[in-house]
Amino acid sequence: MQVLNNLMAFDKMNSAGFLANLMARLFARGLQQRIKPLGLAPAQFMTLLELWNEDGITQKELVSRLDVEQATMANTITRMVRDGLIERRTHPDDGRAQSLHLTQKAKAVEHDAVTAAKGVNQAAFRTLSAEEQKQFKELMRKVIGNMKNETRL
Amino acid sequence: MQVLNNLMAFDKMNSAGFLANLMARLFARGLQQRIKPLGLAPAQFMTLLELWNEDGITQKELVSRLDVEQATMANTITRMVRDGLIERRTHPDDGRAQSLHLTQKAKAVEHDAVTAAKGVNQAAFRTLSAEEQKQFKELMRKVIGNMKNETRL
DNA sequence: TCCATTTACATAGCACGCTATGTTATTTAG
DNA sequence: CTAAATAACATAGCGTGCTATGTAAATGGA
Repeated sequence: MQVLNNLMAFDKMNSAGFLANLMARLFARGLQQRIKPLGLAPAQFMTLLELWNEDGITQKELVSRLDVEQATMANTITRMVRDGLIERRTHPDDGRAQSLHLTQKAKAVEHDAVTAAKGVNQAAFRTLSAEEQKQFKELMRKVIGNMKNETRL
Repeated sequence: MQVLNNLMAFDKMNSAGFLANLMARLFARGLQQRIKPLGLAPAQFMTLLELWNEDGITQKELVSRLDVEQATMANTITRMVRDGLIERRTHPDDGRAQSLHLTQKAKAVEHDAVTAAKGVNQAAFRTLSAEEQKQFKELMRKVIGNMKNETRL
């Protein structure tokens, strides 16, 4: 009964942080497996979602929309250029900035990639009722809001 | 209204995968900030949780309990040895295995680290009712179960 | 007993997240 | 108009996750 050693001081299966980490890794794994045949990695897919929605936006815009650090986005963009998914063009109005444009290759995989991503979400939710699914996402948004404001406490 | 371009084909704030990833990153950030003063990184903390519960277990045991790949665990252990948190001892019954043992340094930070981790979970949940918290964790466990069995579909 | 298989761990190489810092172009103050 | 401040992006270095593969010890079957 060594499980009682510390009076159950920290049960990870009841820790939101542990569960969130494990869940996110499983989502990433599911997505990665499905889009790898398309030549995409998960962060590349998220970036493409924004560019499919609006081509030609800047790195700064992507940083804001995807909620990652600028350095993270810069590296992801470098890999996507390397893989022939996007190209950088110097911004007409600002010599510091660049506009990012989809290649034909990236445009071609949109439908399959989006279908794959929806499949992951469906697999994850397959035992949840419609009401539970809605509630779950609402709670995730609430938790995200709480942690984003954490600095202000 | 370019948001309507693709008939809202994929709204990331309504995508479980996107939300899970963002939430997990925020949890990791919160934990990292709180335990950095103790000389710990997030994965090191998770590993210590298991060793505080039962000292002297093997790498294989940690892999099973923390649900990460063996190679990931091996690297985390290497960093923890480097940082003076644990030491490897050759296993008495099996020359291939090693038992992992807490150092005094690791034992000394247990209370503060656990307190820090509980603080993160509390901050994340501060606007959720007790019932919502319980439900949220139950739903995460359900989703995790769904994705773990994904291969069998 | 001996060889093939399996098991426990290590290593290589990559994706992607972060902080910290550098570079260059734009903007703003005086 | 020039100097200082700011803004956009790049780079370095690291942690943590993964897959694929290597190595050495244990095990099992002939």
